[in-house]
Amino acid sequence: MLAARQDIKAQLKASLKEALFALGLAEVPEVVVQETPPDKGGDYGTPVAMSLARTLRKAPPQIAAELLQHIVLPPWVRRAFVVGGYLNFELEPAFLLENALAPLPPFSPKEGKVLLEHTSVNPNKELHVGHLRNICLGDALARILRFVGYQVEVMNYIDDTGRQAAESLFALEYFGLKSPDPSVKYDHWVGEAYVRLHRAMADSEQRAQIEAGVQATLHRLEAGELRDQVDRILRAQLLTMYRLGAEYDALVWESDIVREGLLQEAMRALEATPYVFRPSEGKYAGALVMDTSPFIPGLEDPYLVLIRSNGTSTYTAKDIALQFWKMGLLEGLRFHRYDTQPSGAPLYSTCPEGEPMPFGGAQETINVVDARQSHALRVVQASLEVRGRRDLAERCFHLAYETVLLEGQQMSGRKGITVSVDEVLDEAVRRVRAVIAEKNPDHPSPEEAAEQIGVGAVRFAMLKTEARKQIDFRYEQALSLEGDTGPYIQYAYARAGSILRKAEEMGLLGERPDLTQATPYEVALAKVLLRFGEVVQEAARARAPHILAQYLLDLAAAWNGFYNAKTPEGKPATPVLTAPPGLRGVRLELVSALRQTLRQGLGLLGLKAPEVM
RNA sequence: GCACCCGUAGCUCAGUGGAUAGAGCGUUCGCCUCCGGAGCGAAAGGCCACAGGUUCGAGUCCUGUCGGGUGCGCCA
Repeated sequence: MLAARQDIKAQLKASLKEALFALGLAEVPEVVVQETPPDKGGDYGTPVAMSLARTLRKAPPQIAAELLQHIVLPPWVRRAFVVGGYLNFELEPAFLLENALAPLPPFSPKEGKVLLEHTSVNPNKELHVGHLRNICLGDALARILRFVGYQVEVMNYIDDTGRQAAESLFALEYFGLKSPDPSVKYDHWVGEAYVRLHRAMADSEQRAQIEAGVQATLHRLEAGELRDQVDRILRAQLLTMYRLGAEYDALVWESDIVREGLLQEAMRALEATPYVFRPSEGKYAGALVMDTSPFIPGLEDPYLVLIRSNGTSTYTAKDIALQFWKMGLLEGLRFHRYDTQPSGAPLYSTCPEGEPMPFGGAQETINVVDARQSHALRVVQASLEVRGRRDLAERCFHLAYETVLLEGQQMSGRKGITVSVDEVLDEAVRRVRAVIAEKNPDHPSPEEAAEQIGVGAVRFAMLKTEARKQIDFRYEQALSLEGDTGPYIQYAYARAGSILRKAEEMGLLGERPDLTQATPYEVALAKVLLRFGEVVQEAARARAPHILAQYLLDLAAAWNGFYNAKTPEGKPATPVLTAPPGLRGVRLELVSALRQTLRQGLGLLGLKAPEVM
């Protein structure tokens, strides 16, 4: 059993702090330890001397030199030296390698539960590429948070009493569509009717009739009469979500929030506060409104309608009730087992005939919702403050992502200017299948690999960019298999696996590594590998999966660089299988550790790691 | 009008206040009698939108300006 990996930077920081203390500093500043640029010598370094120049009234190089005199370094530091104002450390290569080969110690479990909501697609139409980003972000973040020790509950909100669902269901009725086309996926089939209805609404004569029908359908939805019909659409949508690799713990239906009395209870609680009231005159006469001005300054009109003067509740009111439930201010939802997901994990759903289950009541919430809803979510957050729970308001996080353009154009679900997720995935897989047929005609399982790589390409394209940047979905870019892509990383993984399989056939796997033979090539790769733990923690802290995605590109590139390294004479510099015995052992273990890390990293982004491509 | 987000190479994007700003795509030139060329190496390509400020040090923090996106309904 190998010892667990040590945190090199943390240990260097600790040594530096001791040394600063020994210099007689009253206050020890924040110490930064970073990797050195390739041509500066050493492996890690610190600029801390520069930040002390003013307080100590000395030149940075002098401070660095004094630090060097006082510092007690771990035995694995071979050399420490001053460069300009920096103090750099050169590590024993054998130690760096040994550390990179050691397993990452497990993260300690975090207190409390995080409730993460994502997907929450209207159950009225097939998923389009705008939804893709939400699902990929939410699912990857859930995986990352779990990995670093959080207890995460993933929830998908089903807006079954919304106008969109009503329009779709009424469209079927309006156009007399009774038997679905068996060759068309059900959510697509319903979606066509929805788009057709919106075209019909352009006609003013039909519009009045349609509006009346939609209103009637809304009432039936609220009464729960059409649940089976919504359910059928939802189940078709779920197939797409599963295909993307997303899974959930619980579905929460909007109608259940209402039916189980959570909405009423939330409104009662709010009405008991001075910020929620019913004006008897003016613009909002007869409605129940919330004054958000103490919590959201600078609004022209800080009043938010919760219950309309006609007695119906707004979407935001239901959202507030949901948020109260998420954070344990309300209880009463009942659940039943709804589905078995592809991984085998059960999926639960709210349902009036169900049983109470320990969902909700989280200490922290994350809502993955597009940036256009920032104001709405700010209002929901304010409602917690209205309830006097500022502590809870501070622990709601809105993961706001910018919208996805389609080939430079704004999409529109109503007008049907979208590309469906199913279509994108099919096309991606088709392209990969063609590449496999060309490059690896003897592939043992081409269909499975094509699926993993095609879906991986799409997922990675959604994850590699920071969430708050608008992205333009372009087929050629999102489905590319070369460059900064998921398949690039998957390829690096498959290639590492291929070498290890050969090594096994040759009976080399048990070979003892001789760490003293490590060359700068191995050290360079080991250093990138060593960043993994820190990167995952940062991705979790910042709630930013792209940090991990970018790192995996770095890691795959470092591995490809190692793999292709040549001597000045143009000969392969880093053969694994034909290296001298002790060095071969080092390389085999390094490739094995690298492969393991790529697999883990891909898994955290929700990408599969194919053994053969 | 007010508020939030974004301006980094021709294009798409990385870049915890720290060393000479990095990738991919595209362009040009190389690399398979080495373990997978979905790969690698090299060249070219930058007033980090602009102007001030804070700091020993700013692409990164602050203020302003200009450009782009979005939000501010008894719609959802």
